[in-house]
Amino acid sequence: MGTTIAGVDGTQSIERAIALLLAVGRAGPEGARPTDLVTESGLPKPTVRRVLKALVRSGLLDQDDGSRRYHIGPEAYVLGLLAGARFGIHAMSLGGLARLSQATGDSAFLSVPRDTYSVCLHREEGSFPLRTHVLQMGDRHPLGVGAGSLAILSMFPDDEVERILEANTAILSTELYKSYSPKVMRELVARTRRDGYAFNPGMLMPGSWGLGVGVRGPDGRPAGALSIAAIERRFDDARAETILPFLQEEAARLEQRLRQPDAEPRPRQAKP
Amino acid sequence: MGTTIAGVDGTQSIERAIALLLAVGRAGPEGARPTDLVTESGLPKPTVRRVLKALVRSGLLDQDDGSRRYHIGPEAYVLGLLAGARFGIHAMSLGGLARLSQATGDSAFLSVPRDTYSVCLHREEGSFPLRTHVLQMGDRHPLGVGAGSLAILSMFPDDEVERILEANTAILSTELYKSYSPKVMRELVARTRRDGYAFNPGMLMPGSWGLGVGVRGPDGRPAGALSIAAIERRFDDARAETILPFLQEEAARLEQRLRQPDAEPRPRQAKP
DNA sequence: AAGAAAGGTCCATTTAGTGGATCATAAAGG
DNA sequence: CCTTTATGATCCACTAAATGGACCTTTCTT
Repeated sequence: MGTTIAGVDGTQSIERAIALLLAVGRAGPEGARPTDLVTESGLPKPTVRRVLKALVRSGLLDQDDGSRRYHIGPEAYVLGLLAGARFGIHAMSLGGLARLSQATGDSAFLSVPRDTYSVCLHREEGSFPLRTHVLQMGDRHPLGVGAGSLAILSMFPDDEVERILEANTAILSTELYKSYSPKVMRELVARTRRDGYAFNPGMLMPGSWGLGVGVRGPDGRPAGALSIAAIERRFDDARAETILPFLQEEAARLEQRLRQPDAEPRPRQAKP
Repeated sequence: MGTTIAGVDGTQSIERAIALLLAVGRAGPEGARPTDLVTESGLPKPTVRRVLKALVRSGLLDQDDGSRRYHIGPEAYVLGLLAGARFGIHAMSLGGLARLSQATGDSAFLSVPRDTYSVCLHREEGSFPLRTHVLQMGDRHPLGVGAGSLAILSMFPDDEVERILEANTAILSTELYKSYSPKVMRELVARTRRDGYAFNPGMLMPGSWGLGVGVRGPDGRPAGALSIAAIERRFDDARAETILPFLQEEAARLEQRLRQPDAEPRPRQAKP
């Protein structure tokens, strides 16, 4: 068995299965067609089908009888609900996000770190009619890309930042992230730390600007970030100065709430 | 390769992975220890470890550095969030569940069918201090077991009911479900259809009684059930008659809401 | 400090998973 | 209505991927 080259461990099929599962998730509510998944994964058709069938059997995916499209299944939904307990930050941030979008009229976001990425857990729509739709719930970008993501990256100690940037070199040299050279990224982190907030002047998508503030968990580690995004024209200096205090207040409040465990966890686990 | 005997298809490792993933989910917020998972799955240690490692790498699980316990990971959470779109019934039922538990003082539940089971998606706590904790979020029982579950089963046409009961024969002959012989189950279904509601006089757990009403989706298929559970002493005839109209009203209202699609789905999927 | 139990690793064996080839069915086109 | 084309579904001989018995390491227990 060629353990020496590439292949991480004896888990090829599992990794393929998970990749397909997440691909279906990313496809959104419309679901994913078998062919698209074949193309996207680069795997042979029978393999994809076999794996998807197993996922459907387990309930993690659903297959529409008519359209043959795959959707996320009930089992995945329940799993997410159960995970909710461990992601209290999401529930706890909802009030703050509502207040933020209310007060500013712009969309407000909660992002959390996941490995070397940041994931958008929530998007609270603002009232202003011209909106940026660059960041949607579930979207992920390498840490540092976007206001919230940059705010999170900047909370890590230097050695971790380097490790993260290194791990992301391949992805960051993609066309999509061309504005983010390692050098630029390090400057952004330095500036973010100095200012106490992250600023994204349309680096990912010209015209879509953002402002973010990091939130630490009770353990002092980066737990996430609150951010606000809007089109460029709404972001003059005066406005940024108006928004910032709100963001910082909500971030502080969220950090506070994370410190109080609250809610009784229910007992489980029994042995025969 | 022994395709002839048992083994469904070439997906052994994937099925093991999913089984372990769900096992960790079931373990709840405290997480699951490696040894417990080895015991529970009956698989050899190295196999369990290899699989779990792959799940952690993917982010579907987390492993606590200190305790070595496994927890549901952020990726699973996000997947659940994305699935939320397809489980609008959950969001749509929250108001009704709150009103139900408010009005009756008892705990109110939303259950949905999943294959031959019913899964509890939500538990809205009531105010009355003596409560039954037989049904928790995420819990699953064979269709027919419990008030909500029985209400769902009764909405299926006869041939499907038979198919479901047959598929569940093995599980239903377990000690836990000993009150539910196929004969009893068919009687329960008949009665539920006649009365228009499901009644569970402590059949699963003596003293824990329940009342359930089914909800159909826009396609006419069973979409779920609302139910109320309380300890036996709170369930005299008069009380049941008080509660029922509430349940039926909320079930009707939910059915109504399910008929209106609302909310614009966002566009996705692009090809090169 | 010895013993027990849980976590972690190694690697020869073989079965589970692979994927090229092929068939079936559903849309698109004449 | 009958091709053509695209997509979905299936078969099965081959072998690399996954397996798991044996063994090592760390962390509690006594």
